[in-house]
Amino acid sequence: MKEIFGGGAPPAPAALAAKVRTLAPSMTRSMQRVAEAVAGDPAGCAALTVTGLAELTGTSEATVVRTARLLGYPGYRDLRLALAGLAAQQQSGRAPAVTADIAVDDPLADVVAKLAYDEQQTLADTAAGLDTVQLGAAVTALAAARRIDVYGVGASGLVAQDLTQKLLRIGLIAHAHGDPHLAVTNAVQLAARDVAIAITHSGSTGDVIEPLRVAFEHGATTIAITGRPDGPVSQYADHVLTTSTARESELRPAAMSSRTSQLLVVDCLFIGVAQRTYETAALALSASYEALAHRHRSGPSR
Amino acid sequence: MKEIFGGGAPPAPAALAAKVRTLAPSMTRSMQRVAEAVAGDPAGCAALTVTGLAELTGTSEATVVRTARLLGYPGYRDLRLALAGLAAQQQSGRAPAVTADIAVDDPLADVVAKLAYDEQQTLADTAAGLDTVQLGAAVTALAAARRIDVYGVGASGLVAQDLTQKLLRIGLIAHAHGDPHLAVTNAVQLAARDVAIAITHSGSTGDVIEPLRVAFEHGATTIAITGRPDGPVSQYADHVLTTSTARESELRPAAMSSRTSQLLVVDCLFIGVAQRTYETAALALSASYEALAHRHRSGPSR
DNA sequence: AACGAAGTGAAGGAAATTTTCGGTGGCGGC
DNA sequence: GCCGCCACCGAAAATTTCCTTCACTTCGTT
Repeated sequence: MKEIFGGGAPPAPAALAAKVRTLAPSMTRSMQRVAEAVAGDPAGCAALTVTGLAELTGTSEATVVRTARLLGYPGYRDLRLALAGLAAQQQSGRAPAVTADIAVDDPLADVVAKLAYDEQQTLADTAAGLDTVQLGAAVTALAAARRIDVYGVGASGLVAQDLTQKLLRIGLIAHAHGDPHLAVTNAVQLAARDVAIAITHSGSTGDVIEPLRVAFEHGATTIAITGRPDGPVSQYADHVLTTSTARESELRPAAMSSRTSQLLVVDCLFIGVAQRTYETAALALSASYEALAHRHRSGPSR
Repeated sequence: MKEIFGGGAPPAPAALAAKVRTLAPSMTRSMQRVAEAVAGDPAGCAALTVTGLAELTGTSEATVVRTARLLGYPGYRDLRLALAGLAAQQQSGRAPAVTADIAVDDPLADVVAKLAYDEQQTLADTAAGLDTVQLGAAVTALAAARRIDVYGVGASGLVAQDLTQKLLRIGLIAHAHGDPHLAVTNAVQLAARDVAIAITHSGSTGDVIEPLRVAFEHGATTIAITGRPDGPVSQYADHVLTTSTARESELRPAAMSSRTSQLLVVDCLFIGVAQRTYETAALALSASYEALAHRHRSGPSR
């Protein structure tokens, strides 16, 4: 048996449709039917066995195999693999189509895809817009802080707690304040070596600005994490870290992407501090891990 | 007893790497070897037969087939097809530049880039691995719920609060319970039309499983959001939503990516419910927005 | 130390793929 | 008009690949 097509030609990955067209004239009728089916619906054909494809095209198994050979594959098995690859490729190529807003009647699969995509976008934006100089200054202040107070209400309050939890785990003294009154009361205690952090997307949340102002006036180092660096909060902030202001829609409130953005900033702060205080941080981290181990059921461990 | 794994879950196309990571902990040694080979070199493995892969990994054909089954495919043949697809996708999409771990001496700019990249990856994995059937069922239960209780401790506790905040904003009755004792006490009150949600990365956090069990036994619809769908928590869950299990490093604790993953799932739940209850949800959302407006200073509001 | 459960691979059985081979129909020559 | 050649095709055998069953090993348990 001699090679019909290019000598040692490797099986075609994506150039399959083209190959079908090229070779079609030299094919017999039944082979053309098979080739047509294959080129028309790669994904569907990839799911079929030789017998299945033979029946679908009204031909025999032998013909299917012959077609596969003609297309340059050792046999049907390999054609099928190439087909699966092709299907996957055009599948992923179609993906970026879901950039649109989330609609009320979107199927859940679309919701998942769009949300994930949006949040990925938010992360990219945030990373791109983050001022590493300001970040570095903030990290330095935190690493040397005697005490750290974090202010945030609503959704930002959770971010504040997240930061606090993490800082505590590496041995720093941090508090998250959700209650504005208590926050102010505590802010009065802060002094030169302390750090106060305000987290607010709008940059104009009074409940958060007030304690920051007090801390600022008492000489603490103040940091603002906000989506509006030109907002009132920056007035009392030594360092401003900007979160991305993402598009929101009716169904997708701004809180969602601002939260993602804020968390990334907070994570960066944390990692930065952990780097600076590596000796103690690593120790504290493993210690807290050990302490929690017994709280887990013995489940299927492995 | 109900399905532990995604019931009608269609075989994963690109979610394979994520699935391997998710399921790896629950695998036996030899299966892990197979999974590792598969995840490490999709293209190469796609070229091998069962026997070939078995020899390569030093195991038996039976083990290879078992692994394929565990990953959600009917048999090795289908895993092989998916592998070919994955290889084709990887081929077209170029490998990213910064895949390395975060090191102690990384400059801050790198930290930001790596963190953002990792979280993006986590989002993609989570979206790919999320079972939309389970998600849909969970959404349906939530939309019709009389009362919703959410359990979570530690970092997952914040996610629980986030979900609760959002559900409250669209007019649902939701509570987040951090205290295990109070959680159990309240779980007793739950009945048929109520929903209980447990959030735990490890899937074996006793403090969270216990209230879920109580809720389950009192007839409430139970949902588990976990990175270990085979963990003890799934025992008492009507619906299991899987979060991605990402690589962690010394500096970057698992809590970080699991939080990102959990938040995406929670957001999907929220949007899903908001869609179903659009009439009331939209109203409630704008109402809560209005109510908050006066808490913002009049700052430079462009 | 004995028991049991889970993990593993070898061998046999099922299903797929590939090859072989005989039948059919078209086409030109006698 | 009949015959023979040849390309085309498919049924069934041959082979490879895949799946299932079962017995053996290993590890943890009581």
